[in-house]
Amino acid sequence: MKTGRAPRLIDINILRVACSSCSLRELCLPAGLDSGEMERMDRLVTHRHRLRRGAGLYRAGEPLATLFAIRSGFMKSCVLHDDGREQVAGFHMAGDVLGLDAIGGGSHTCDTVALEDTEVCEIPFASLEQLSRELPSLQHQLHRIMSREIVRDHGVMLLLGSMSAEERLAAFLLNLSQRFAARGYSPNEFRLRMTRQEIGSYLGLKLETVSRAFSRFQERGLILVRQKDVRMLDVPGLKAVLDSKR
Amino acid sequence: MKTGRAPRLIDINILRVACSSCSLRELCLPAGLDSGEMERMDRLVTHRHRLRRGAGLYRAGEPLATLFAIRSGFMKSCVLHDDGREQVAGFHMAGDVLGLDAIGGGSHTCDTVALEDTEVCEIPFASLEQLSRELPSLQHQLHRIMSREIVRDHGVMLLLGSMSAEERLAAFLLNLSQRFAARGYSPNEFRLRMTRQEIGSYLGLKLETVSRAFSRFQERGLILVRQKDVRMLDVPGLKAVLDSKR
DNA sequence: CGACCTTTTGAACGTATTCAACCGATGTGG
DNA sequence: CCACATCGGTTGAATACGTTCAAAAGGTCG
Repeated sequence: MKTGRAPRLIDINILRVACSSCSLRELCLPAGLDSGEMERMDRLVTHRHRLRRGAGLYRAGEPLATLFAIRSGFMKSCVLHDDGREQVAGFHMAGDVLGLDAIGGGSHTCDTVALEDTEVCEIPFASLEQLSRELPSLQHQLHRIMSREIVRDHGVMLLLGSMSAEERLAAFLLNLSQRFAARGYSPNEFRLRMTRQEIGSYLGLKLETVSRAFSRFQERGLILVRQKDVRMLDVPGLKAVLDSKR
Repeated sequence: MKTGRAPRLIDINILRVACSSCSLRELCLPAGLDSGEMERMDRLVTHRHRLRRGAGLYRAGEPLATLFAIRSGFMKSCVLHDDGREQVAGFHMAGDVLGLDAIGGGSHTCDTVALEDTEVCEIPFASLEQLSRELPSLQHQLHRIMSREIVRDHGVMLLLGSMSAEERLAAFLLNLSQRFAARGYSPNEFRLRMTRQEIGSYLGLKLETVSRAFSRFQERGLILVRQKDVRMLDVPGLKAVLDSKR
């Protein structure tokens, strides 16, 4: 798990971890904290963790020790059915907080895997609960993050329950685009970190269906796809796909 | 909204609201509180609210003022797509807490409607946050409830994303059965409070498909359905439907 | 360069949807 | 209290959409 390092390097690493100097702080758990509060948060979040592409962060069943905030990179989380069926429950990028599903039962309920080299910050959960009792804005931000996760899941349920394949893919691309934009990346050009299979799993479709939908979007001039690179050519057109069926 | 009452009746009502004397307290928000803590909870939850069948509790867009705990009855919540499409996001019964989705953005993101005459307790959210800063077990229970909602939603996503119509209905019936059991009702015989249309909306199916699946389950001797009354004849058989596909 | 994985595309198939008719239960007004 | 209107549920037949199976091309990595 932990990569062995010389003591001096560890010290440097700890200094670097500070939320207060993190460019993502307004997207992440410490959003809205003042500088004094942020300093207390710094003392809580003292460890980072590097993951190679393909490496898992935690697996279903493991006890909850810390939440994780993505510092850089891209991850997926997968829920598992008893019978081995597995489904991608979400794709996660910088600023997202992972592990919230484990609070209820004390242990994780899904697997998380890095889809590219990824760095995560460890947020010890017991200490977080304690600190959030002292800092109302931290408490509120934690509540907001959990609530937004619920709202996000409701959106996915709507997508899975009542949209056609093309509508699902359009919604997926628009959502990704918007999240990249919120992090300062181009909303019009990005690289998919996941396979067609993983997109399909998330959208409740087979990989062939995803591939065909990509091709049709390209034929209609809505996007340009080459392998994992996507260029959004006609965002209003993609939005229209969502309203088409009324 | 509020039903006008004579002062004396209001007093009686307030006395009756107390969490400490509520039979659902171990299923609900105050689960795990000691008697001193429970008393403080009593002071927070001072209002109940009666809903006739068909009446709404809140609608998407309304600002969050209080969470609601179902004291008795049965409700549904519906998420709405921009274009008017609507989907049932959940069915809720005694002990369930409603309104968690509103915390993130400050206003509700779904509509909630009573499917039978229902009583809900009002939990002012700002006061709840304040009290949960003082009572670690309350804080933790709130976190647990939000987390469990996330896990539940993941389960629905799995269902919508990778199960056949029959598997979805079997999972739905088994889940209902288990929740009735947890509340002291028979897990083998219950009355559905929702229409086939609403079940279908929740499961991502059309009402005809739901109806056909019910009929096939009955033909196979798994259940007995007459209108809204269901008797579970072969629970292991229903569970087998879930594992059938592998 | 060769092995493997991902993606694309075609054709046949199957499941859920759509359209339509009918039945039964419920509730209302004469 | 019954006639009638309405709503919810069931069932059948035709259709549509996504899946499955299969083959081949393009990328990636040893």
